[in-house]
Amino acid sequence: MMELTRKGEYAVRGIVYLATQPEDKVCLLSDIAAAVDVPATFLAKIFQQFSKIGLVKSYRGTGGGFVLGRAADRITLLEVVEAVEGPIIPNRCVVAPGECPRDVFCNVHPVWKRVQVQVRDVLEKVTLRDLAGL
Amino acid sequence: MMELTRKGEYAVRGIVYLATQPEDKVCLLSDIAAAVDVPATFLAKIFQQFSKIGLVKSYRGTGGGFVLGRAADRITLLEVVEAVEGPIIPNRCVVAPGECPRDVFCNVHPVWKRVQVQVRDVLEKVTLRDLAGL
DNA sequence: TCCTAAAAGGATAATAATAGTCCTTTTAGC
DNA sequence: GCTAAAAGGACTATTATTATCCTTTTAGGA
Repeated sequence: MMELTRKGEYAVRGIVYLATQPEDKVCLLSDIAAAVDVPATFLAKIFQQFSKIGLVKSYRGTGGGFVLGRAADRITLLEVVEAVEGPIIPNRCVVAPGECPRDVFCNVHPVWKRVQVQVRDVLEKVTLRDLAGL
Repeated sequence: MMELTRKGEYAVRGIVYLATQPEDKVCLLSDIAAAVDVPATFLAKIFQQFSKIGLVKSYRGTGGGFVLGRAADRITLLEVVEAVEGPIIPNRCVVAPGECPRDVFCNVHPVWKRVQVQVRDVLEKVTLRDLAGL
């Protein structure tokens, strides 16, 4: 339960690798993929998602590639994980009040909410700089 | 991410319902299923798992059914969830040192460990009595 | 301008997990 | 023995995950 998918695992590996590189170095997807041992085609999809929300910046064409979208210490693990896995929702109930018909009489509700808060809290406090180990 | 499956959701609903019933009342699976709105055949599998590890006691034949295996305040939500979903493992790395080849140089590792501890901690502090709302 | 490099996007396929059903067997009471 | 009820096994359907491949867009350089 609560397991990160491959996609999430790959996403973290890939962007952490980027964070270990010199700030202005434009990295090829193929190089990143090789370095972190992830299928390049799959990592491409992941980085596209990153790119859309500005976690990385991409450059096309010759000399193209990827750099971090912000300084490594301003990107949290929470952002990275949620970018590819979607929001952290231990239970559908948690989404929004009223979402779940059992809402009113469901005591389990607030427990999952606490889980959500705790998990987010842990992940939010970790930045790519921490993970890059520099 | 980190979403409880239907199975887990059903499991919680089913056993919480049991906890709301008088302690010595033997409940029919079919009644529980109807009460918590879960397919009876599916709930049957879930209660079999509960039964194996003593979370519930089952009686076969006429007059048979289920009762809690222990007092409601001595069954935690963690036990219930892990019974059907397996252990709470946010990342394979967390399982055991050496499981993951990236182990040594992986800074993400201890973060997932913290997530695991936090989640377990929340779920462990909630008992079926709390959830039954008595 | 044309060629090449590289990411973006779309479609599709393979595998695995989830969710659920159905049938037979065992156990127990009447 | 008949019936009630859980246990167990086998199977199916649906959905999510984990990819792969091909085409398109963008950019740089000869």
